[in-house]
Amino acid sequence: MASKTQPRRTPKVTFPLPFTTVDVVIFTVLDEALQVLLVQRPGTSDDPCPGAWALPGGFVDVGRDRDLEACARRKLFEKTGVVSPYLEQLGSWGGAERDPRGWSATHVYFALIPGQGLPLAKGANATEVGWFDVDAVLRRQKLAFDHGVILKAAVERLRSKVEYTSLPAFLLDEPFTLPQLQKMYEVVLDRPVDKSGFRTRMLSADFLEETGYVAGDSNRPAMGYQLRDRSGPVVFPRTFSPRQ
Amino acid sequence: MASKTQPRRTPKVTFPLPFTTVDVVIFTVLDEALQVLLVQRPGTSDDPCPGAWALPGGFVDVGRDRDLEACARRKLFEKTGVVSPYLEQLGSWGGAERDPRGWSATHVYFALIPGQGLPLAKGANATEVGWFDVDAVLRRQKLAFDHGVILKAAVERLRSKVEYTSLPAFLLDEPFTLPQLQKMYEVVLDRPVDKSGFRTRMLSADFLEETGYVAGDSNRPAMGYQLRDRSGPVVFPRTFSPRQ
DNA sequence: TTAATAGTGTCTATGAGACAGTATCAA
DNA sequence: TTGATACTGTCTCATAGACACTATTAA
Repeated sequence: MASKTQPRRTPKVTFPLPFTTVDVVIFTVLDEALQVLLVQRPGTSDDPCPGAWALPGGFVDVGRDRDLEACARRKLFEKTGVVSPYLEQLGSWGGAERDPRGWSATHVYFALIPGQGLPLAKGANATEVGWFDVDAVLRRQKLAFDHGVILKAAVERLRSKVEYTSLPAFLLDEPFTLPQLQKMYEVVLDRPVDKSGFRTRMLSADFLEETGYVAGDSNRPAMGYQLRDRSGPVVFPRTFSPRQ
Repeated sequence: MASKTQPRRTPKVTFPLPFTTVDVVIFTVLDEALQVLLVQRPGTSDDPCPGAWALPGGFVDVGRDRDLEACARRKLFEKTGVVSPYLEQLGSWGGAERDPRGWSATHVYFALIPGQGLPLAKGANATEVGWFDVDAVLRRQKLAFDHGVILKAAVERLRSKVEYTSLPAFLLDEPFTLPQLQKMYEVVLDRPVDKSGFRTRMLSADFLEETGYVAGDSNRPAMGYQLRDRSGPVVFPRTFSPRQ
């Protein structure tokens, strides 16, 4: 359909175009808490929201990014060095008022990565970068642009999907143990989960492969598992829901 | 955050901007079949995909559309005259190759509207407009741009959400009866649903209000219902799933 | 009275949730 | 041997699914 011999931008377009950006909500679990990666915007420039913390992201580079997801992967790699995380489109936010520079629309992705000693990288346009406790940010922090709204939507999507999918497995390095996986569920859902029911649920969903016993977080070793298919989570037929 | 006194477009932006469009996947049920609204692209112009059928949509008008959803509502109203349907963001598709005019990103919404004698309106840029059987389109029709892929994603999202939400209620005019609602489920899911289980499920979810008996599709009148809250569907704790 | 559909009752199997118990490791 | 945690067994209860049944209307 596309003809590459044409110029990328036809000169007859005279109407104003919105800005197009991509932002990434990167989650991990550190110190038994759900954390999100934020970057600080430069404080001494004419950029909007100077000094404020923001989700990593920026303008689409029509020369480098072949599509939106590639753009998101690029931004994620630039900040974390992670190559193949769980990445899912969250939605898009666009309007006249969200960026003082003009009508803009951002395409937002959310990513899950294991929370280990990742070397975080400052970007050209970010003075600082770091992990922040999600609930603390939602409660107190005022983020740049409408990123507070976006983060809230991302957390809601994550918590809601964790109720009925195997998403938390993407927060762990392989191999992981069932108690470790259970801990991820409990951290994200912020409530205890029954061990027995959890185990039968996970094992009967048939998305895990045994990799042999590994030293877990206790004296007794536990069975290690890896994902049968890393392309996406498994959907359970029911939600986790404690009997009331 | 936005300062309205600044010019809408700062002149210092020198890098190329992608095109920004909004498309709407409008579903209804007609003749006991799930249908989607398509428009035909003009055949005698230098527009891309001349004569092909496409989802209704087009460029964001930064002067008229205050945000993406408003843009979607405008396009939906222009085609159908419907003011307040169920409208949900589906996702966005963007890349260098999807539109021959250059790098473009589209924000896609999907809408559910009752399938009655709606007067469809041709737009300025559409030679023809009409309802099409969804499965027939997915099987045979080749749509403009990547609209085939987008329609497939929309249908998957709809069918999947219908398994565990009250979405099909938005395909009916109020008041509707439980047998009518059940029919909507059966049409979208393309399988029969047990009457007794369906009734208890709907009534125990507590999202319906009785409006008194109405003449249904049979001799015996049935209780009419309306939605307690039209802002969104109710989520059931389990999916519909026939025992195997 | 009949046909047709609205609506109800009842049985059963599944499986989640709760929790107590057993197994296996390091120290 | 002890403590800690991995893992299993079992009981109960909610409820979905299946299907037969009754109720109420128009013709």
